[in-house]
Amino acid sequence: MTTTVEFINKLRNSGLRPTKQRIKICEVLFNKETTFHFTINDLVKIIETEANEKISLATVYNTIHAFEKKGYLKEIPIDSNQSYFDTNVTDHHHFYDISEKKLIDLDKVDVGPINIQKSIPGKKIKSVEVLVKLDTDNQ
Amino acid sequence: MTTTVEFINKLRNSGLRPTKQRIKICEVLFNKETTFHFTINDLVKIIETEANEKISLATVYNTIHAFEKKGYLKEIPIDSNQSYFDTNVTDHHHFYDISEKKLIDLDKVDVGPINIQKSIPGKKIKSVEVLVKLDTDNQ
DNA sequence: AAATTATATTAAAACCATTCTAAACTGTTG
DNA sequence: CAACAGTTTAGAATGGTTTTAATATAATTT
Repeated sequence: MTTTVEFINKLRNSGLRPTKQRIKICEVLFNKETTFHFTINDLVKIIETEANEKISLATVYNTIHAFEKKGYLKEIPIDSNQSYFDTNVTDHHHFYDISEKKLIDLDKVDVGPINIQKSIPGKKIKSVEVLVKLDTDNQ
Repeated sequence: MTTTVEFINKLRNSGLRPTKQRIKICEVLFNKETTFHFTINDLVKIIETEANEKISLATVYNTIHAFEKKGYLKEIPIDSNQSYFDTNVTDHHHFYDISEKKLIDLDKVDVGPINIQKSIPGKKIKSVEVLVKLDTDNQ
C-alpha cells in the first residue's frame, strides 16, 4: 500500500509535476499487490472503470512514456500491433500466449544465465530479453 | 543461385500460385548470398528500385504473410511500430541496434543453451527468442 | 483452346495505435 | 497573487497494416 503523498514525492523526485492524472495513473499501476502487464487501451479502461474518471488518451501516452523513461515501467518487445508494458521492472523474461494475447512473467531463474558471446564494436548491451511464445497444446 | 523455375515449384508445392509478383518477391528475398532483415517498406523499395516494377502494397503484405505461414520467413518480435522480417529461418537470435533501428543476427552458440524451467498447463513452447538491445557506447 | 472456376492483384478506402497541435489549464516559484 | 513553465486536452494528423470490391490471372474442365 502506497499513499498518495508517496506518489507525489516519487513524481516530484523524478522531475514530474504531480498532476491529478499522473497520480491517478500511479495509483492504478503501482498500488497493487502484484505487478502486471497492460496495453494503453487496458489502462484507459481501468481508469475509466475503476476511477470513473475521464483522462485524455494523449495524457496516458505521455505519462506512460515518461514513466518508462524514468524506469518505472518496461515495454515488452512483441511483434504485435500494440505496445505491451510491464509494471515489473526487475530483470526477468516472458511467456507470450499467442491465442490469448497474454503475457506471463518468467523468472530469471526459470531461464538460466544468458551470456552473450558476441559484441558489436562501439555498442554496449542495454538489455537481454527472452520471449517464449506459447501455443495451445492440443494433441 | 536459384532459378525462376525452382521458385515456381516452391510456390506450387506450397499451394501458392506462382504469380509474377510472388516470383519477383522470391527473387528479391531468396536469391541472395546471405540472409537479411527487412521491413515491408524496405522490401517495396527494393522491388521498385532493383526491378523497376510496380507492385501493390496489399500484395506485398499478403505474400509476406503467406511466406511467413509457410515458414519461409520469420517475424522478429520488436517493440517497434513496424514489423521486421528475417529470411534466416534457422534457430537463432538478434541484436537490435536501437539508434540505427537495425537488426544483427546472433548465433545460437553466441547465446548458449536456453532451457525454460517453467511450463504453463495446456500450452506448449512454440519458440524461444532472445533480443539483445544495443546502445551506443559513448563513455 | 475456350469456358469455367478459384485464387490473386489492385487502388483506394478503412482501420487503429500512436503522435502532434495549439489552446486552455495547473503546479510552482518568487 | 502574478508570472512562468510544464501539463492536459480534444481533435486532427500520421503511418503501418488490413479490408474492400472490382478486375485480372492461373488452374481446371470441357
